[in-house]
Amino acid sequence: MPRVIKHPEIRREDILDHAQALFLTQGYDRASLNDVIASAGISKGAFYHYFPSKEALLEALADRFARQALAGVQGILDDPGLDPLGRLNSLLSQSRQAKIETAAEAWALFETMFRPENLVLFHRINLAANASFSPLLVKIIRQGVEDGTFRTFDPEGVADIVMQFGLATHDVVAKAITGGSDADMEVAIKVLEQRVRLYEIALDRILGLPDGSIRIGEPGYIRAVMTARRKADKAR
Amino acid sequence: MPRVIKHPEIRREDILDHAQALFLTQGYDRASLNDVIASAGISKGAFYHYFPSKEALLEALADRFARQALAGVQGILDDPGLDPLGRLNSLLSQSRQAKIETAAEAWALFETMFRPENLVLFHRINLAANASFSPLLVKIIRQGVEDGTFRTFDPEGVADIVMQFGLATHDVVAKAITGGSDADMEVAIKVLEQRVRLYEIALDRILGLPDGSIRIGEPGYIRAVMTARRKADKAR
DNA sequence: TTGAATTACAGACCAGTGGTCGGTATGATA
DNA sequence: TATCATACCGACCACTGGTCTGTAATTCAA
Repeated sequence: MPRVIKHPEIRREDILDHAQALFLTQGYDRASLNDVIASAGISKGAFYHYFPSKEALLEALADRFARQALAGVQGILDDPGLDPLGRLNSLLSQSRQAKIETAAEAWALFETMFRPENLVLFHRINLAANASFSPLLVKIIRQGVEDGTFRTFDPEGVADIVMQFGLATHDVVAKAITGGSDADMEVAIKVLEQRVRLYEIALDRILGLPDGSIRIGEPGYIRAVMTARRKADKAR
Repeated sequence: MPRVIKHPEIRREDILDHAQALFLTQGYDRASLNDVIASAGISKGAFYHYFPSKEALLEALADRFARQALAGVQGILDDPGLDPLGRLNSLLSQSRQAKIETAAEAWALFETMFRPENLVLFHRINLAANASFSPLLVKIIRQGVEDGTFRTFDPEGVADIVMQFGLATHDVVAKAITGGSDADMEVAIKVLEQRVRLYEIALDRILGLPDGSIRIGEPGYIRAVMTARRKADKAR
């Protein structure tokens, strides 16, 4: 009797999909390799044919995440209709929406990404994303410095700060989203908006721009994510 | 034959000491519980008598770290001879030296703390340190805002940024220290000093201070740490 | 068309992990 | 002296990530 190969296309991408689902819901440590291969419906041998280790699986997953996120903002660099400030603002506001269509999806991502058991996964994704985004940012800032829009003696350093602020914003959003009762949410939104405004002004001043030039967050987006959380909570 | 209790004082602190040595050199994941108990010379039962899990051991270790670091800077808050700016500057420059007497020790800490296998340990220490330091920072910034030294609408946010910059500085130092050849080191020092200057100016402007008010890093300290690395490398 | 070589699995097996548990010695208390 | 909680021991357990031998499927040269 010939062996039945149900899905010849069960390959790396497929394994990655299943791993992603498991890692995001259970965390990298808690989701065992056996879970992954059981979910993907493959054998251990098959897995180790495509990936040298569990670590490598994590790395590949993080790379894929970063590639997807990068693809969403790649166009900004090429858009000739934007000046450096416009580019930077687009990048800042859009990077949070790349590949996240609905607010509900955004909530799910936030909720899972910042859970402590996902520290390792999150860190890897960060590394990969950093490696992709940083050059973009530096390029934009350099352009701005050259044409006189921005003023700084350390474009890489500023790019680093921008990345830090981006992450910190995510962090605050996550904290506001995950913790707190329904009543606290309005307060959380206020704090969040204040924090975003602080980051905007900080970047303005670091780059020698007039206050109000940098625009990171659209309060509407934040509200939408928060509302999505409320809905998801009710659904339980 | 009566049981011989070699060291009645083998307790939590002792276990923490051995765990610290192992976790720092091998990482939290790679150092097994058996390694810890073997190093401490105790049995599994004894360990689980003092700690409910390996995780709890990590947490206790992080707490101890944070407590030690906090103790080193606690006095700054109480020093009546300092104004808010002085306090902030003292905190910024001293926090990096707290509990680290020699540059060689500092190097060893940097080298181990930022190794990827110590991610979990490092994260836990960070959490604990954050919880300790943040209130201190907020208090100082609030004082400054009240007496007109600082100007900001979000003291907690600024405190957060200060923490971020502190961490980032450590990160840059670690990268400069660990990577690169001997010849690159002078370049790394230059980059590092530039980055620290950027953070200083950024904080100046965020707090509405004239450039040059905030002083984070003493180049001498950085140089000393770098030199310690060179020595340690040669010793191998 | 065939045979050999390579690829793509399958799954038993392994050393080692964090954690449990029944038991025992020790010290304080009454 | 009896009682009881504390302190500790170490065999044991389910399970982990990873290895290895074996085999079916595929590719390709002759």
